Amino acid sequence: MATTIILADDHKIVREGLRNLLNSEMGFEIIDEAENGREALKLVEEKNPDIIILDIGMPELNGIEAAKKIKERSPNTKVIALSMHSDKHYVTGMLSAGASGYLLKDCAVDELVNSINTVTNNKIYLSPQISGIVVNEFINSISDPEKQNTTDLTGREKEVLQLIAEGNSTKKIAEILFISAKTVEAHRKNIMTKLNLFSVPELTKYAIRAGITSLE
Amino acid sequence: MATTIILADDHKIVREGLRNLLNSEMGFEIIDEAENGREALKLVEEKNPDIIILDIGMPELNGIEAAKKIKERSPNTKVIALSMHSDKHYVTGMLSAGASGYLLKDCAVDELVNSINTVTNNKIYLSPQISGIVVNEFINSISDPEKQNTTDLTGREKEVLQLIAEGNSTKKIAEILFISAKTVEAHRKNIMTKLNLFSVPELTKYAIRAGITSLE
DNA sequence: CCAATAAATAGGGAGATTCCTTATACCATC
DNA sequence: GATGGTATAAGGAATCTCCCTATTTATTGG
Repeated sequence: MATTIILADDHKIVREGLRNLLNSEMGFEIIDEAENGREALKLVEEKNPDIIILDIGMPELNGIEAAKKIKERSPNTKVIALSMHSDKHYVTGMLSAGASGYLLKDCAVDELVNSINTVTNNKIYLSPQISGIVVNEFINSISDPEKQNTTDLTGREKEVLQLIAEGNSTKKIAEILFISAKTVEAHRKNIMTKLNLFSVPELTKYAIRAGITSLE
Repeated sequence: MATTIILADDHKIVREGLRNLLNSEMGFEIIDEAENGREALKLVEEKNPDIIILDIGMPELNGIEAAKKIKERSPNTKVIALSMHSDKHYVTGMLSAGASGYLLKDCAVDELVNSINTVTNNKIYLSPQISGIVVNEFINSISDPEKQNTTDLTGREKEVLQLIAEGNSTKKIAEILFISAKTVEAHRKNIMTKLNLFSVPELTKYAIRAGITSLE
């Protein structure tokens, strides 16, 4: 039986390219595509694929938050992160979100195929460039056990922060998340208090540094 | 005789995807690939292809500078820009560098095939989202055909933009600059119109990219 | 030299957003 | 069953944004 795959990347042409490449390999079936994290989450819940290939830098709900929610709701679906960046925020974020693989877009298709087969067998696959980062982080965490405190934002707060940093108005965010604008305001205020940052530009910069949004 | 094409994109997997897609179309032949602008330039000079598909955000020599040099040295090669951004600067930069096409990575493959055929016939191809920007620029340039740096911000506008990106409120900016809040608003609006960006987070990101503010 | 233009300034007013306070419901966990 | 964290949300005051219009001061092309 073929391995079922959903592709999530905000660029249609990238999705089409990957779909084409993977379909020409034996044993893979691309059953759907998503163009943002929120859509990916919805499709995974509906279709329960073996694999989701998740771009990290997606609008609306970024890959890391999407991965967390996917692993919560469909723990059997393996997440492979596909990223342009080897930034450690992204790598550690994705892996602690429960991703089974982390690939750079720089990689060859062989490597992608390889990673799918590896994670299908319940193993972890990392791009060679990524392994080094993971090892370093691991070493640091041994020597610096205090310093685990990356961010104390909740998942919902990170979602809201991303949407703010993407330039959405409070009203728009409320629509996207199906909650009241007042709730969005409450989240924004809590984020500001927690981070000690009291303007949208500062929040935007924080979100960029934390890998929650991209600099485009 | 097949249309010869060179692909330039810093992500191998994107190149492989595009190569695969285009090779499955009749009449196209991908003769080589480059992973940065400098390499693209070298390959175009050596192989003189009909088309070069150039990603804009490449290391070493970015797409715009690469396009300029390519058109200088191999004027017969048509340049198609492939970009993630609809940023006005990129669009106008690429087109004044002599590109024959500008596509967003968002586009479908059909559109890419279409654009190759269009530029082969010595015509210009633009993604629909891009046309709007070009038309606006054109309309702006009618009133003053000499002028090409409409997109450039004035000194005062850069000051205001920096203050916005540093998290100052309109009122605060007015105090700092000893002008009315209404004037600050007018400047902000002009900046937004010039840059085609309509939210504070987007302005902040622009300011970071343009070196007007720091990420800290 | 004069007309046109760009740049910087700023007001009015409608409508949207943010800020501050307060409150409920649902969890865990102790 | 009390405590604390998370997510939800309302009312009302203060503030900001958006659109339109207008003045002053340089600058520059004809």
